Amino acid sequence: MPELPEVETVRRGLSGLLPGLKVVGVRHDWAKSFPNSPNDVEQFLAGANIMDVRRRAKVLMIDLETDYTLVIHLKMTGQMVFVGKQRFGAGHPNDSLVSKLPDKSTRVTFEFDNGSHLYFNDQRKFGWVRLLPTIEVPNIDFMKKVGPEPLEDSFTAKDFETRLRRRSNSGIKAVLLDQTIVAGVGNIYADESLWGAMIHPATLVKSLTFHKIEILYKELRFVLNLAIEKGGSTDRNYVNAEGKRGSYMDFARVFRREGLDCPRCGTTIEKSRVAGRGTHTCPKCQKLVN
DNA sequence: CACTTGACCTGTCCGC
DNA sequence: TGCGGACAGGTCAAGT
Repeated sequence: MPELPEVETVRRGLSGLLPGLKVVGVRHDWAKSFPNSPNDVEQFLAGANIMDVRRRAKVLMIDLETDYTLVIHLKMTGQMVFVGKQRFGAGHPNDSLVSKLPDKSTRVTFEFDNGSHLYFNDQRKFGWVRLLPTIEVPNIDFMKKVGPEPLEDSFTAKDFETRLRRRSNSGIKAVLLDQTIVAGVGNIYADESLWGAMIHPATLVKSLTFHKIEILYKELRFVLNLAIEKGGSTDRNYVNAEGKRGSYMDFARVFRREGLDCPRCGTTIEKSRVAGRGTHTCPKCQKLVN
């Protein structure tokens, strides 16, 4: 379940590992994971030097010197793990979810000129890698529709309110998960920020005051920043560019904590279904008031 | 148009 | 122990 903090953590890891390397080989075992033609790969990827690694919303972009970009969406179970000539994890044997790559969930393998590899692993095959001309990346449907980055300085509480109110009649959680309203929020940080703001996830946007929205804005930015600081959340599959887990789940207040005590009031945390997703709330702190 | 549901997939967990 | 079914949850397409 890579959301903004997980993808940002992978980006930071890869940006310290990939630039300067030259791609010398690419293999994939599942066409939907990397739908480009062999001709594209041969012309624009093979032999290309890596320039930069960027992120927009939950999408990673690896820019190549050929003016092409590898655009990557990890969806739920995707991983991008770099393995140097000297195997990672030697000093951290218990910190990795991936001991030996490639493995049965490896969909795409990139080989570099110094003998290192980058593996796109994806158990459920929902994720994808696409090779596109760099100037075309902003024109793909997802990029045209996606909302602003919530951690940008220019993104204000007022902007947040304006965008949320485009969907006044929807429940706030469904709206937070809508990538066209705000970029990068998924199930974990929706639940965590709504708990922080003491808002029930099914509360209709139209029944939220600006004051409440401003609190939610602060809580959302708080949890996203904290999660980046902790290297993201490893619920099941997520690992960073070095194959290591994130530790935000140690700090989670409600997510996957059903049956445990609310850290604010001690009431037992409940799990339900809101907006079609497993949803975690404190029934005392987050009353539904529509 | 606004909103909800189903499809895409595989692995894990739970009850029988 | 084996087996079926529910569940995990990001995004797009299809349905209401």
